[in-house]
Amino acid sequence: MNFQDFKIQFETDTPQIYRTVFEENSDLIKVKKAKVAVPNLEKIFTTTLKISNRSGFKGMNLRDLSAETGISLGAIYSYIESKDRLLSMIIQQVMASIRVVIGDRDKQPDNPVDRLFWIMCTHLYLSEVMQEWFFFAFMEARSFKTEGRNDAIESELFTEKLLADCLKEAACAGQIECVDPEAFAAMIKPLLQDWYLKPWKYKRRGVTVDEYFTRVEKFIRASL
Amino acid sequence: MNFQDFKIQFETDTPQIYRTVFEENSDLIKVKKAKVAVPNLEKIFTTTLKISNRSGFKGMNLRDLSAETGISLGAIYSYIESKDRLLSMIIQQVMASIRVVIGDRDKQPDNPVDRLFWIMCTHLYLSEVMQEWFFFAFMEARSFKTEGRNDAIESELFTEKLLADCLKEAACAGQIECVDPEAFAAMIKPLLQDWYLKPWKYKRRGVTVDEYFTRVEKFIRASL
DNA sequence: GAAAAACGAACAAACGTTCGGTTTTATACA
DNA sequence: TGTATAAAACCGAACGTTTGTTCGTTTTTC
Repeated sequence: MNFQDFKIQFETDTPQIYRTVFEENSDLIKVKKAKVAVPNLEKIFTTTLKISNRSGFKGMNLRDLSAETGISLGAIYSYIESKDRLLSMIIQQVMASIRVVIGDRDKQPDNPVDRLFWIMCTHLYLSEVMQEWFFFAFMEARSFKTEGRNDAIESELFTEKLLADCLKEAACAGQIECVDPEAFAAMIKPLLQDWYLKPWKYKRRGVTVDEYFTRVEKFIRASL
Repeated sequence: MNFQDFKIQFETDTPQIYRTVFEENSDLIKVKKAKVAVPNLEKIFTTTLKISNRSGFKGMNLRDLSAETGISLGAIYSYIESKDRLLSMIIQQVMASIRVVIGDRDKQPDNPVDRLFWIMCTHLYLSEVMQEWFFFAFMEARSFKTEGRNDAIESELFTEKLLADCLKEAACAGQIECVDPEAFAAMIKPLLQDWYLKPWKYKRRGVTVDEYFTRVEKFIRASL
């Protein structure tokens, strides 16, 4: 599978990420008609990501958000409960996407080595389609309160654990040599993160996701 | 050289990082006596890093800073020109430290492969002694204005270029095989960054800097 | 014409910053 | 050593601005 295929499938599988947001938060969203709410939620979320990733979530004020979305201050508050709640909605959405897309047992290959690279590849692809979301979650996770903070840490360790499990299984099966799977997995993670943390670097150099994955794959295989 | 040696040397070489801050900004610091100013600058900077790394620089207000340092609001303003200026002072200091410590030609080994690992090791050690500074710079660099923003990007690419040069030189000399030094260097960088971006992870697992360096070194050597 | 949605002026709290007064420190002379 | 005095440093109430949020009214939709 290449990125183009993934993107198409992702867009058909999740026809509207904002519809999910709308349905899951229908209790606190005052606007009841999906036809009206969903496009406005999209505006609010994408603009929040745009402004926040430039100057931080705390640095974004609701007047700027209002101006850039074209939705009045009052109207915004019929879509969100509070600014803080908007933050946690975004982060929760990212964590949910990771769990659903990367944790999908049905699509994971059985062979542990294949599964390892499938997870890496899928993680990269997902972080490419949702680059602004991933960047946001990484940068703003720390300003979470204690409860959500643990969720964020768990999420960071979730992928790492999946990777470590592949390595462990492959090592047991004698497919690879890996003395410390946990340590090895901890080195793969930052390589995946670099892709969505510094997109400007790879755009400037004209590197595509697929090329980046090939690089990382070669790099990892050499050490196995 | 191990971390303990580096730490001792660092602390004697730079007896007071805050003395440098004091001298370089003597024009805008209203307190004139070093004996008074330096300890207070230390309080202000370390506390700023502590609070900011918890809730972001924008999330820190000067009343909290005042309370945690024990210095009144008014007094703080005889040490800093403005809150924004405090931000740029910290980031500038980090970039200067990197240039001085890692860019030090006299200490760099001549052999390109040795130099490669010397840079990696020194970068790790420096980011360990100055963990909070490095974390802060990474997280807050984006909220810089256009001028400082370019500095931050250049700084990110500075270490990478040093690494790439080593690889290029070593490849020319036939010491290693490396088709794309730039790409390879770009993969080393995030491995170094992970150390100061997620210290909680490695502390929790009881991994020391020296152990971490050994891991990364092995990992890299396997791909050369 | 009634329900749904959008609006933006208005409010209170929080913020960065200033400033006039107070305390502390250093210096000079007895 | 003790005291007077000027300079240096500190203090925090007060100011103006910005911020998140609300609410009564207007506009749109069906």
